[in-house]
Amino acid sequence: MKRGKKAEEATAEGDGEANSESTNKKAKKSKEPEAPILYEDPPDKTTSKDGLDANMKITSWNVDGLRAWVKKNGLDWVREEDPDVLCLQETKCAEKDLPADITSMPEYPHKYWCVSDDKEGYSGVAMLCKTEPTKVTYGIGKEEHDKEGRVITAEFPTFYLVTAYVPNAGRGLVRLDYRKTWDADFRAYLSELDMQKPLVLCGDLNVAHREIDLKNPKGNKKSAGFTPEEREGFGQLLEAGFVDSFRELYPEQANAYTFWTYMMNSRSKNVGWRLDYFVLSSSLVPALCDSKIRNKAMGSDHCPITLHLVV
Amino acid sequence: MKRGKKAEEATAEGDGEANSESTNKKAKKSKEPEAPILYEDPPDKTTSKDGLDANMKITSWNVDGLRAWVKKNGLDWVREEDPDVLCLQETKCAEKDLPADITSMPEYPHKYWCVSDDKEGYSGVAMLCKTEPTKVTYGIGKEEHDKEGRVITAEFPTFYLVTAYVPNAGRGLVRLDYRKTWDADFRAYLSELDMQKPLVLCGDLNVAHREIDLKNPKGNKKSAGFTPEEREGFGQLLEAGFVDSFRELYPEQANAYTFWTYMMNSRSKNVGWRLDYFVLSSSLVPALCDSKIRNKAMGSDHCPITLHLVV
DNA sequence: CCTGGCATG
DNA sequence: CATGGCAGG
Repeated sequence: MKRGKKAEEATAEGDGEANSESTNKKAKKSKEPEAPILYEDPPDKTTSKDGLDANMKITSWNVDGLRAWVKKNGLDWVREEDPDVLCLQETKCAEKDLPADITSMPEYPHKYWCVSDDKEGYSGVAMLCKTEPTKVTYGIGKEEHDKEGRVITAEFPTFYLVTAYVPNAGRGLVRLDYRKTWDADFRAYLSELDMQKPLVLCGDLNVAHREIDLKNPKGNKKSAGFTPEEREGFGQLLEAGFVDSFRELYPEQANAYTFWTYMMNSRSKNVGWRLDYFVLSSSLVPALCDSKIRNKAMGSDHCPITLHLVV
Repeated sequence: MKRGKKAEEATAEGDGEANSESTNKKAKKSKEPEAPILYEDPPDKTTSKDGLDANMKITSWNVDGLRAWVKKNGLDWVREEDPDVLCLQETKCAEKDLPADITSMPEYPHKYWCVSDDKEGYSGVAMLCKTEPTKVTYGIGKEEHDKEGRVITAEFPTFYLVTAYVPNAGRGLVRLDYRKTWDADFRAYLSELDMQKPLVLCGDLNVAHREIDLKNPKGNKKSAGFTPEEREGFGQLLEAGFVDSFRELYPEQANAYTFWTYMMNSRSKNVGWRLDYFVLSSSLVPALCDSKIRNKAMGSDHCPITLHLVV
């Protein structure tokens, strides 16, 4: 047994380096708690540049555990928002364990679930639709990626909708190599689809593209989600003929984030990251009405995002 | 990834056999929820048979996780009860993680902690004293037993106080063999002490001695805590010159339990077990004033027990 | 059904 | 600092 006083050993990994968020470490000694710089999402615009009315509303939310999120009344927010399609990431829930509240939701008669094969309660995505897609597929067609329950693709008459939970590069970037492979393969998959029909990609892409997309770019160059490799991967996706819908509409908007670590009260200080996106085939830009960040909605360490589109 | 409907496989172990508690399985079809048979602990008697006043009050409680128990205000109950010595089992807490609420408690300036070497948050016992023992030791002097943080022995001028968390035989009795070794070695340890000075043993002895000591003796003959081997182990301890203080005073008292599984609302139905004891050297029987079961006290799946003694 | 630890984020 | 799964009870 252990007894008596014992010196505490330094932990190897800790929370130290990765995802560094604190604005005042030891350098600055400013005692002022400095007021947070918030982002007020403007009212929804529901017409396209050409004056057409949006007829497709899509919401995407990384719920960080669907069961906990349901208990925190995430579904009440969904009913209020009332999108045509709801995409969820990090459901962390086997189909048999889904809460009845969501499986029985009459607003969405067409529901699709996809979770990890190996690790229970890891990853997982879902898509809930008011109208039935003409076809639904799971994964990106590569064994090595498709075990983890990260992608659902729904085909609609005029476009594909892909929702994804992109693999996190991990503490200490232990999975950065895998992420690079993923980025390449996922990009190839999307390009393939895009040749058939324009597509909307939504979800937690686990990357902040540019410095404007997170509060502390300087301190996070070696953090998962902001490494040069991951940023480059996103850049290459855009170069392949896709558009970051939020940045398209609000090119200079800072402090607009979709994720805040639970640690260090980051959300109340708006120390966050923009990790969740609606990425569109370039040909859909004229159909784009608005790309919203619902940063008031609580229930996860991510907030939902919503797209208004003419299809 | 996993998707679509999938048949649920039968689980090998489940909650089925072990610790069978339900009074009406398929046999009885009585729909009546039948009122629970409670046990009302009589008022404390604080004089011995010879009319001497108790001057030592000892409380023992298996807290099932000290940190959770502190959050559930276990310490408020302790301050109310105000024993001279408080013995705790299943603290499940490394010394460095102890809540300040208990480490700083001024009523008990002498505190002793003992936890498992290997498995963090497993087992663990503690003793808090108003007056300083002349000597405190840990374990029972056998390597194979002393890694798990199960025993603290305090020497006082006229007696030893031993608190113990006896190893559970486990689901499917996987650890029954080990338990038999433990029982023999622990009994030898106690006999050894008893030759020096009379002793009080308290704690979770993880056995219901007789049929009267649990609600459902019939269904639990193969359950950990009520196997013939474990009951026999307790019997041999008594034969070695010790007395079960509660049973000494209340030989016929049924429905007096100190543990109720969290499952199946057992506590509200008083479907329980008497697993916690004050066992005394026979020579201390004249010093015994009362042996109480505080079954109103909440905060764990065990309730506390209290001993009044003349020392 | 609860605990505390763990991996993961 | 949250999640879910796990061993242990």
